[in-house]
Amino acid sequence: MINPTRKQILHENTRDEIKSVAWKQIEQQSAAQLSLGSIAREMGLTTPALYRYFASRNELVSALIEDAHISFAQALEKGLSSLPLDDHAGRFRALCQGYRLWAISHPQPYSLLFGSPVPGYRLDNEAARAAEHSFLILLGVVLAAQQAGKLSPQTEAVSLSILHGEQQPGPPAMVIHLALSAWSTIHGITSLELNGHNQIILAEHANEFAEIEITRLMQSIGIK
Amino acid sequence: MINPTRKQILHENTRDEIKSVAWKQIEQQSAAQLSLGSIAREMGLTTPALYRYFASRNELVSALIEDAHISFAQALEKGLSSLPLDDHAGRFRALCQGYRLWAISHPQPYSLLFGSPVPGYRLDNEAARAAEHSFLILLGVVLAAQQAGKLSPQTEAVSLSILHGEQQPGPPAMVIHLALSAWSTIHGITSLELNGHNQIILAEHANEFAEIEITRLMQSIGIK
DNA sequence: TGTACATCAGTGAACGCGCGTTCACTGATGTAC
DNA sequence: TGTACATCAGTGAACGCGCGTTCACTGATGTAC
Repeated sequence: MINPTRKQILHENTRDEIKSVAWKQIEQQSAAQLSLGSIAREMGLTTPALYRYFASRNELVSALIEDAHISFAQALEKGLSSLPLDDHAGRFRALCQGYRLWAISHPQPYSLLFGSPVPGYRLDNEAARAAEHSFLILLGVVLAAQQAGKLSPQTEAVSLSILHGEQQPGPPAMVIHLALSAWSTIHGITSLELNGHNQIILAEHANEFAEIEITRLMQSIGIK
Repeated sequence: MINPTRKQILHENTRDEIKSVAWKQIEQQSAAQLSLGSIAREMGLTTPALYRYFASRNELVSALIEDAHISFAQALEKGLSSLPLDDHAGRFRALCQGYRLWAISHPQPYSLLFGSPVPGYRLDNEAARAAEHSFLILLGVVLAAQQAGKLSPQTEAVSLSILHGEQQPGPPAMVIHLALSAWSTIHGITSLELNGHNQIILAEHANEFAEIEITRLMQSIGIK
């Protein structure tokens, strides 16, 4: 890969095209229903041709999940980039909003990442590390706020201190706990919305609802 | 059905047995993978025999979802039954805990109800009404607290007043909003846990985490 | 510049699998006279 | 009490489908001499 030949580049391009066709189909249906046959058909190829690029369906799904994690993390970071580092509340809010917006505009990728596991698929190590990335972004924002003394949660969040022992390096347990709280909250709102479960109640007020809930969350973890 | 004959009773029993075998298999795998063949095999029948009891796979799934809704709602109500009607905070907490416990002990049924929709399945009206039931239980608890003046949310929850117009009968918009907040929150914690997404962080502290989060939620909606 | 060779993307046929569903049928059970 | 009939649970074979995967192959492309 240090000196990619012309053939290697072509190979990589086709690999990318397969993934992009796969995404196109996932957007419309669901990741569980993704089939190699329909991808090949759309590309004007026969199914076995795909085996030049992915050793199995599973490997393709792995690659897709990894890409989704990267795309998701990038979207979150982009939403933060325009905000000053000391605007902790603003950054936190932007993160929550960015999270929900990405999820809403990419419902199938989102449920691929955070929904029920795809049947028969097993997460490998590389994908697991990509999964952490988006959480680390959230963790970073909460940690920065805490270090600046801009965090005063209404509830004691000490349970996780047990988890890491007492003198563990890395973010304080409280910060981890609060970041996870935030994640849980946003995920709850988002996934109910994506699966249409709150639609009867909210109808077109989903945006307002999410906004208010983010405010409540911010009050609850006391970010300023 | 007013005067069920012996045959009709037997028919109903077999119907129940099919559903219970289906549940047994769903508990282990996933609802999307449920197959008529494996159900029949486990019952010592051939696949076409099931068509005496359900017109299609879809109808069976419908019946299962409906049953799950009923079972879920009953579990919630049972958790409330031992608590005095004026212990609003206690009832709310019990409801949240009951919600999470049912979900954890019935992971597949839970994701059948509140996860991604089963591919190819369309919710009918009867199932939709059963779905409302569990939410109405939550709504009832929040409403009772509000009427007793035991509710003082930290955030203004007025957006939904627009939804129902101004002089709409039924619970005030704020109550609906807060009930939905609670549902979102618990669902978020629960579904992250069920899909194993917070496992790396929480490990065996999931219970503690949930407990603290419920407390935070109660503080946030100000239930006393 | 031309020839021999290696590479490798893509094909087409086949395998084995499981799926939901249909259909004509058998045979036991319960009912009516 | 015994016979004729209707009911209906369950069978076994078949249909048509789509799936992932394998394999021997063709044929174009690029490389080495």
